[in-house]
Formats: sequence, C-alpha cells, structure tokens
Amino acid sequence: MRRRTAPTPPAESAPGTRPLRADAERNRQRLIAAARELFARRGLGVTLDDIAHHAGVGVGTAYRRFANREALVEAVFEDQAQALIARAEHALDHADPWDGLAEFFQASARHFAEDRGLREVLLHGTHGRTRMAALRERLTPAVGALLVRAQEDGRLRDDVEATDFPLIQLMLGVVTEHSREVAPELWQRYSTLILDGLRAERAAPTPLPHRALDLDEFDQTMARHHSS
Amino acid sequence: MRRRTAPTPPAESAPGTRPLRADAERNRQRLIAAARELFARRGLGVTLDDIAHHAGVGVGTAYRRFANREALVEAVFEDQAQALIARAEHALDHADPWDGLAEFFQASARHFAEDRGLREVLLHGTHGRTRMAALRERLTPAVGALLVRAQEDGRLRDDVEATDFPLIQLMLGVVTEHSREVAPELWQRYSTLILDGLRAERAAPTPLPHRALDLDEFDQTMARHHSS
DNA sequence: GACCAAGCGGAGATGCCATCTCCACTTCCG
DNA sequence: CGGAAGTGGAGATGGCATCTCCGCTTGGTC
Repeated sequence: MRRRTAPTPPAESAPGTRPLRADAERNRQRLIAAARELFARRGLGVTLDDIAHHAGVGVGTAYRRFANREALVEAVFEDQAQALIARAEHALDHADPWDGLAEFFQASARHFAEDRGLREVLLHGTHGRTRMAALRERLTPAVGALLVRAQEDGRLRDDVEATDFPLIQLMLGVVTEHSREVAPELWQRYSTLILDGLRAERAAPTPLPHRALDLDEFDQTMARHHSS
Repeated sequence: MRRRTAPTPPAESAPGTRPLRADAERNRQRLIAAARELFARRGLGVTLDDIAHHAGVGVGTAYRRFANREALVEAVFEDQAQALIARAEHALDHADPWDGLAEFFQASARHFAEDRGLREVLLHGTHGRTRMAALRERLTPAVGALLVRAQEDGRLRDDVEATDFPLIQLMLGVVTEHSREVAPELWQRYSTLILDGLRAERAAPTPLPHRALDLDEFDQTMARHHSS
C-alpha cells in the first residue's frame, strides 16, 4: 500500500477518522522507519521501547500510535511481503522454468537473510491471525506453480511440493541466524547445496559460492546466541 | 563416564569428598533422570524448578546438588555425546565410505531430532566453556575424516568440509523444532534431500522417505513456536 | 497572537517468571 | 539414639517487557 517514497504524508487513514496532526504523522513515519530497521536487524522481538527511542520519540507516542506490536509489524512488512509475492509471480514468466525457480529461490533466501523480521513474519508465523497470514497464503500457490512448471520441464525432482519451499527457507534462515556476524552470506553455500539436491539429476556439483567456515569461525558461530 | 546401568550407586565423586548419603545419591539420580527427560523434550531452557518437581524432590535439593544448570547438563549429556563421537569413529570402519558417511549423517540427525537437549548442547553451543565444548571439538575431526574418505572414494562432492556437517544438522534441527507435533520425522525428508545435494553426482533422485506436509499441517507447523 | 485540542515524553506501576536462599523439619547411619 | 546430613518449598531477589498516566508542549485555527 504505502510507497516507501510517497510524497503524500497525510491521508490514507480509515474513512471517518480525521487525519493526524502533522507532527504526529511525522512521528508515525519515524516509528515505522525505526521499526523497519530494528526488525530487520534484531527480529520481531525488539521492544516497543527500543523502537521508540531509536525513532527519537517517547514510548508513550509509540503506544498511542500502534496498539500493539502486531499493528507495527503490519505497517512495516506489508510492502515487503507483497514484493516477494510479486517476485514469485514474475518468476513464472522466466524463459527457463528451472532458472526461474532457482532465481526465485535464491532471491527469497537473500531477502530472508537480510531481513530477520521478514523471515520471522513469513516463516515463523507466530504473529498469526493478521493480514500477514493472508499474505503467506498467497505465496504458497505461486510457489507451487513455479515448482510444477520446473517439474514438467523435467529438471526439478518430482517429489518436492509447495510446502517444502518455506521449510527449506526456514532451514537456511537458521544458518544466517547463527553465522550473522562471522559470515553473513554463508547461506549461499547451503542454498546452492540444496538446489543441487532439488535437481532431477546432475553430473557435476554446482560450485559453492561461499567457502566453508574455518574452525575459528565455526567456534564463534556456535558460541553465539541462545534465544531468539 | 557414568554407565547408565551402573550397579554401584555411590563412589565416583572427586577424591577427598566423602560419598553422598544413600538417600541423597538416590535423589541425585532421580534429578538426572528427570533432567534427561525434560531436556530431551523441551530443551535446555527448562527451569531447575520444573526438573526438581518432575523428579519428585524439592527445589532446594536440586540447587544443593547441582550448582547451576551447566553442571546438570554435563551430568546428563556426557554419555550421549561420547556415544555420538564413538559412532562417528566407528563409521570410519564401514566397508563403503559413502554409506558410512550417509549412515552417520542420518543417525546424527535422528539423535538430534529425538533429543532437543543434545541438539542444543552440541549445535547451539551457548552453554559454552564446559566439558561439552571439548566434546564438540573431538567430533569435528572425526567427521572430517569421514568426509575425506568419502571424497577420496569419489562419491562425496569435493567442496564440503567438516564444519559443514554440524551446520547442516543445525538446519535439520529447525525443521524438527517446528514440525515436532505435526510430523516428528519430517527431518528425514530434508536430510535425504541434502544428502542428494552432497553426492558428487547422481542420475535419479533418492526417493524421499517422508511425504511433504499438506497445507493444513504446514499451517499448524508455522503457527507454533516463538522463542528458544 | 491567543487559545485549546491534540499530541508528547518518560518515570514508574504492573505483571511475569526464573534463580537461588534459608531454616525448621526429617532421615540416615554409626 | 544422637548428631550430622539432607530435605522442601515459601518467598526474597532481580530482571525485563508492557503499558498507563498526567503535567507539559505544540500545531493550527479564528
């Protein structure tokens, strides 16, 4: 809905509600921007207090504007989710069915790697009974069509299905989660490996685009994190 | 160290400390058993209070016997980790290098799927500066040898390394984590897929041992969970 | 330029939950 | 049977996120 660069600050609210005062609307935008950044970096678990301070407004303002975290999540991710769906639909137009699938696969993985919040919204699904759920449900059939097309072309193994896709992305997400500081692009290594597993057949392995962690990096990776 | 079925209840403690009174030792065993069960089912995050009640003893007893969760974790998992290491070392003796690797790969995945605590101890590594870290460090070279052997035999792709193994297991772990109640063996599907990615070459795909989730199951899977 | 509704900030109330202590009581064992 | 060892569990402690409240500021309107 909202275009990132929309030149129209006001309007947009539900009919019947009067528009926000200019300064309030400005703060609202700041909150969304701050939330976008913190969600991307630290996941949906960040506190509204954090977001408020990062936006340079008081906590009260945050709670006045967004009843709960849900509302803020929707305001932040509606765009990004739509974009991903669009991307899946465009991939169907790719000349080569396998390449269309593979590119979308990698592009999704990149989105999810770069935005922890997006990953949590679409793949962890906790934040459930919202508009986000509806978006997730639009993604699955688009992916399904991509898979079928590549299977009919004979290059994707026959036994994968639409629900496999998000679960595989979920698996890649955990690599990103752990290796974030040490090798933020490590996911590429495993996504290529998995794509090789998805091919109907192949002679040589596809070269992996990222080297393996060495033992030090591995230790650092394993030593991080507890929760999420 | 401790044999599960050891007929000798006492002894074993550090030299210089007198052995525990019989009832105390009994409670200690109960605590370890309860911890083993709860760690396996709900992960290392369970509270000592929970464990104590589950063991049928008071919380005070738990804290008197184990200074912190670490100590309890070690008492519970030393065995299991040793067993996994032994398994890796035995896999080197398998007649077929690839089969030795693949069997160990699947066996590990199964261990990790069936015991969330083990998974967290060996793959999440948070619980860091303990004897567990040392065990993790014994596992890596054993796995490395398995990989090299399969590569020399020409059936494992050349570009995988020892550190890839635990990261892949970590990825499988997240599937188990999410699908636990819906399809606890779903990891088999993805572990087979990944093994197909690890092969140096192949004609047809290996049949996947577990069907994909249907849309309902998928929704349930995604709807669970938040933390840990 | 003055008025007041709208908005602001942020200290602190509230609630939650895990860790760990303490001591009056019970049990073991020599 | 006596004293040392062990027990249990209520509650103290501390951390942490959510959300409220109200005295103060600001925007915009006449």
